[in-house]
Amino acid sequence: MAINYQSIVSEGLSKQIARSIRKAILDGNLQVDERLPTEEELAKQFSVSRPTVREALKRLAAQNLIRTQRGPSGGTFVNKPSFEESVNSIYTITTLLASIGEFNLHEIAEARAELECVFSRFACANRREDHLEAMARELASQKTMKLSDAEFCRSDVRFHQQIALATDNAVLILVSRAILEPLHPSANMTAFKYQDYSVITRFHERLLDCIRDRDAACAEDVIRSQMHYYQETYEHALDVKRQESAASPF
Amino acid sequence: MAINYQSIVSEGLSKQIARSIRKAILDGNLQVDERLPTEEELAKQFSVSRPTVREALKRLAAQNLIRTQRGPSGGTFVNKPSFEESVNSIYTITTLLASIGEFNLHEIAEARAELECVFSRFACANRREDHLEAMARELASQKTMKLSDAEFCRSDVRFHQQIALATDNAVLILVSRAILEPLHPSANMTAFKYQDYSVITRFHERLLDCIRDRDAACAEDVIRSQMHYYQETYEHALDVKRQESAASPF
DNA sequence: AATGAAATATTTGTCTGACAAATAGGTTAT
DNA sequence: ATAACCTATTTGTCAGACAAATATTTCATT
Repeated sequence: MAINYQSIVSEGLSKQIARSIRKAILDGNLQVDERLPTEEELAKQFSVSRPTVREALKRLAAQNLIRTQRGPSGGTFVNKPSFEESVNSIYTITTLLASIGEFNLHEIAEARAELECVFSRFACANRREDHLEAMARELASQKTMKLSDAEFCRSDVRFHQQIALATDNAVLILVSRAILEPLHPSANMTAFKYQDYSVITRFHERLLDCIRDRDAACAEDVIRSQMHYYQETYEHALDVKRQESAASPF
Repeated sequence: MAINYQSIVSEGLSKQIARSIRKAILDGNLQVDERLPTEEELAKQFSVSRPTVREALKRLAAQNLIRTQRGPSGGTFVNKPSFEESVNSIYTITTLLASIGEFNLHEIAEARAELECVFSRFACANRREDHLEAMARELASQKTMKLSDAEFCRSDVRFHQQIALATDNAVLILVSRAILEPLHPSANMTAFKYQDYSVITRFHERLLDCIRDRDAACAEDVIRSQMHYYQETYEHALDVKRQESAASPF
């Protein structure tokens, strides 16, 4: 029996067209800010109707590959990828993965511990005054102000973000902001009840001093201690959860 | 003067609807595999036409948030995020960022050196026999077979991917496959002419031995040497490029 | 009664044609 | 010369229709 008559044409026209245009962009056949043909012309070229072309374009717009503008001299243009937009997209994907439990707390803590050590080493080498100032600001608000759990967590995230920025390395910044950051909340949500903010603030204080002094070894020590503390609170939280579910199985 | 009369309603209906449904999914108001109302019902609920609803749905489909199926008992369903799909999406984004020169070679090499060290430490601790076998297979093909530049590069990528897999840590695997991997080609494209594959293969050989023996310190040494070698070839390639452009400015 | 084929209903996929809205450029009147 | 208006172009939205896929039901045959 001959199978696969036409290699599954049933992929949806709009999807095929989206793939075709995406390939053209990714292969560089379409330059940044280059204008695509009008929707009507595209429809004619692909021998489909305008709504179908539009669905294809909306797919690409959802990935920030194109933008559209109305009016004469309007049309569809190839987007220049922006770092911020990209961070956002990846952040969303990572958040989604975390929400379905793709990562367990142990993995997260372990990975964070090692990666943040790397960040802190780079930060010691490349930090500038403005990084130190930003970190000091967060630290001050953590120390003196009475922050809510959510506020403290956000300030915590910003503090660590500054360390990533201080590495002055775009790859590491991407890893930190797009992969590691979205994992904080899901981890903290489990354990925030058992965390002592004054302990964490003390870690931040010591860490800032190390980075200011460009003492990478010391920074690494502090990070490991902090992550160890996190891991303890996670395990404590999990223990409590286990006991609760054992006590009341329904 | 009062400004911002209606906070820019001109965001496009389909975009607003997409945002609304996306929020419902991300907030967990819609469970995985849950079926959304039919397109007609959605159109009625949002008071728009069906094509507009469809454009919104295509936006979400482009982000793998939903899938559609025809027929009765068909409809639009919330997708379970898959690790593989997510890796792919992030890979594409990173590739795009690299293509516009968001990362320079120095950054890439530096970040890779440190992160791969972390990977190799975890790999030493957690590697299984199947990881070693897969790495040995790649090594064998690199040693004995006459591979083209592109083939060697792919085998190189697979070798390092196995190290990431051997970490047995989903966060690290994500970082390696979705962020670091797409940076290999753009880096190698510049320098492959000046790389000696037998040197690289020798690095792989030593690395595999270290990981087999669970000797993390040794693995780290090898990685640093290898990345140092890469960095040298990059700089050589850049030097040549500079000289060329100086010799013929047009 | 069991099985298989045909009819049916439902839902997404696509098409056609139209109008609305934004916007750049040209035209006209002051 | 300037300001207001008109016009053309392009995306955004709408309405209604038919095509295609597919699960369910019905009916005929064995």
